[in-house]
Amino acid sequence: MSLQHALLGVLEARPMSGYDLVQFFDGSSGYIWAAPQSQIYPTLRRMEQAGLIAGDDEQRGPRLTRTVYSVTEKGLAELRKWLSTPGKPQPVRDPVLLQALHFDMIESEQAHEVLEQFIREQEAAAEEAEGHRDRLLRQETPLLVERLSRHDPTDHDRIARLKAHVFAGLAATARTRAEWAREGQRLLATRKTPGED
Amino acid sequence: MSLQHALLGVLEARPMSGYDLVQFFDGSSGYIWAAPQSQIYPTLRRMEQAGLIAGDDEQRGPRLTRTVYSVTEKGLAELRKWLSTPGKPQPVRDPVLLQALHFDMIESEQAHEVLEQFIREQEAAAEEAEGHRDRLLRQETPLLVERLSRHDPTDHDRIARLKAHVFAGLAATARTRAEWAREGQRLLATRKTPGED
DNA sequence: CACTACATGTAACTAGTTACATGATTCG
DNA sequence: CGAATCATGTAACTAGTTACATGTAGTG
Repeated sequence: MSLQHALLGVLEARPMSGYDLVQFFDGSSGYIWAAPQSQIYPTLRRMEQAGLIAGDDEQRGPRLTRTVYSVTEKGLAELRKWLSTPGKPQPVRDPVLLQALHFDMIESEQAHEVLEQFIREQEAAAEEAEGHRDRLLRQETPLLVERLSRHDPTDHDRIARLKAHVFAGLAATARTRAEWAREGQRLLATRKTPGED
Repeated sequence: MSLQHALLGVLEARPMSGYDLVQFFDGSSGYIWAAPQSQIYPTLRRMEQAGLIAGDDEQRGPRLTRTVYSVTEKGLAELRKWLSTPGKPQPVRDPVLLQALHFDMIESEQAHEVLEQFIREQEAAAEEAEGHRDRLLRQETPLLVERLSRHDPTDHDRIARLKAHVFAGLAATARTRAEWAREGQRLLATRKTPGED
């Protein structure tokens, strides 16, 4: 369900083809929401049928066309409605936590290594998110610029700060999880009861 | 795939029936991993077929039987192997972040309310996780007690602390997210560029 | 006898993953 | 002309969700 809202969200900034959207959601740009190409095309067609978006066929060369989708009034209303609806708490399903729950069953060296890799991932994710946050604050990202072009300049800072805050949150969560994993590594190092250092 | 490992993990502490496992994963106890009843029974049968667990039929009254599953050698090996394998980074797909990304499109009062509910959920989740962490540290939870009964007493503290740490992580993440949402509420309150207070 | 807990299932669906398939256009 | 990029699809699968269905056993 949310993929539709994610698509509406970016199309609201700028009409795009399925291919453009694939770059956005499938590639490394897939911050916040990720989706493979095979999911995007059928979803776009379903959304067009539902009247949330409208496709406009453009000629690119003699026999190649691309369909550029834009958000309809109905789509905009649906997006606004969804944005205003508190989401129900989704069930926790985190593989790393599940692994950590049973780290007493394996050698602590192996558990340490699993956490080590996790830490690297989380730190990398945090840095990427912080980079994106900064680019948003400096209003350097193409999509944001396009979005802002249709707003009163006095609103630009507030909009940029709101978007940036989402990436700050992504970064903060990743840092928290990395720190948790490091604490886990320290715990793994303690053996038996007396070695309390 | 991970549901199987979650099931192996609790069955390793104590053999259980499908019904028992449903209480564990479907009810409020479904910390760390949640799964509905309709997913658990078929999964158990597939796992038995795969030789990861073995079912033992017990009579409960004249015409009611229950099947108690226990982890086989093969299941234990599979669990240990999975525990030692670093998991690939899973795509981020967080509805609240997706909503927050477009909070500039709705009234800030409504966005504030969405965050308010999110904060309440996260704080509640944090408190529940912290409660469970403390019960684990005091070695009060039934399953942990059962698990520890098959371990050298000198290991008990370390095992309990490792398990508790997972719930500490759950709590820490929830607190971080709640704090992020509160910061978001503050940002929403700022209007236009000059009102920087 | 009614209610709760025990115990196990199935059907239909949505979302997401992995892999394959095809052709057009542009650029060096 | 070959490679990269543009552009759009399909098939087969796994995981997870929602809802329904059925009967037994214990307790007040």
